[in-house]
Amino acid sequence: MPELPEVETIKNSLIPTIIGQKINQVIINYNGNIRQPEPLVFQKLLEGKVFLDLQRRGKYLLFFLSGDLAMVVHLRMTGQFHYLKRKEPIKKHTHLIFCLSHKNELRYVDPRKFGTFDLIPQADLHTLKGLKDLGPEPLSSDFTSTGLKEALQNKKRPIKSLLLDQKIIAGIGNIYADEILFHAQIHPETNCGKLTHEQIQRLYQGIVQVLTLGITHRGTSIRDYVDGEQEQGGFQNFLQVYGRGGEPCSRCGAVIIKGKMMGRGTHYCSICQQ
DNA sequence: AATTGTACCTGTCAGC
DNA sequence: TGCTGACAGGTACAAT
Repeated sequence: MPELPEVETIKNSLIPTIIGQKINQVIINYNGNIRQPEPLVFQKLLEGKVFLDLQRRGKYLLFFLSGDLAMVVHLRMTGQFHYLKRKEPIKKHTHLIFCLSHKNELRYVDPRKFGTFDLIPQADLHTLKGLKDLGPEPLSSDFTSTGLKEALQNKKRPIKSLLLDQKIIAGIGNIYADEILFHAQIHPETNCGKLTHEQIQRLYQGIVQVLTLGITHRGTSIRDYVDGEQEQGGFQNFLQVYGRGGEPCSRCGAVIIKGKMMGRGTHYCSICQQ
C-alpha cells in the first residue's frame, strides 16, 4: 500500500496525536505481524512506555519510545494506523491496539497481514535487516544526480526494477515508479546502463518532483490508503499513467499501455516514453 | 553476484 | 446469484 509519500503523511498525522502519550496496555488480537521479540515479551516491554518521537526512513516508521526502545513498523501492502477514541467500534482486521491516555487508542489494521513490527533497542537500529540496507532518502541531500548516475552505470537491469530496489533508493513503490518514468519520459524496460546523461537528469528531477508532489497532496488513495486520522490522500487525482491503462496520454494523446514487468503492473505511454 | 520467481494473506472485481 | 481466476501502494527468500 504505502510508499514514501503515504508513510510520510501517516507519520505527520500521528506526531501531534501520539507523541508524549503513554502506552497503558497493548491488546494483541493477531500476533503474526510481530517479528520480534515474542508477542508476550513485545506486549510486556511496551506497557508503561512513552512515545517520544516518530520518524520515517524509506517506507519504514520508526517509533522511538522511553526505555531506549524503537518499534520499527513496515506497513507492506495494507497496513494502517488509526488513532481513535476507545468507544469507536473495532474494525475487522484490527490486529493490535495500543491503549493510550484520555481514552485514546492507536490501532493497527491490516487485512493482508503482511505488515511487520520489530521492537528492538535503539542501539540495534543499524543492524535491523531491511532497514540497514536502505539506499539514500530521495528527498535528502544524500541523494544526488551523481550518485544516481553511479548506481545506473554498467547495470543491465530495467530501470523500473532499479527504481523499486530499496537498496538503491529508499521509498519508491509501484505507483511512483511508473509516474516518475512518465515524468522523465523513459520507457520502464530501458537498460539502466543505456540511459543518456539527459535521461538521467530528467530521472533525478522526476524522482524528487513526483515524490514531493505526492507528499504535497498527502499521498495516493486508490483502495486502502488513509493516514492516522483516516483521511484519504489526493494524489490519485493527478496520476498520469498508473491505473490509466487504455486512457489517452495527457501529453501526446496516445493510448496508455498497461503491461506487466517482474510481476508488477506497469503503465506507460509508448510514444512519450522511449 | 545479480536478477527473477514465488510465497505470504485477504478482498474485490470481471467474466462466465 | 454464485463460482473462478486475476490482481492489488511490498519484501524475504529460494532458485536460477
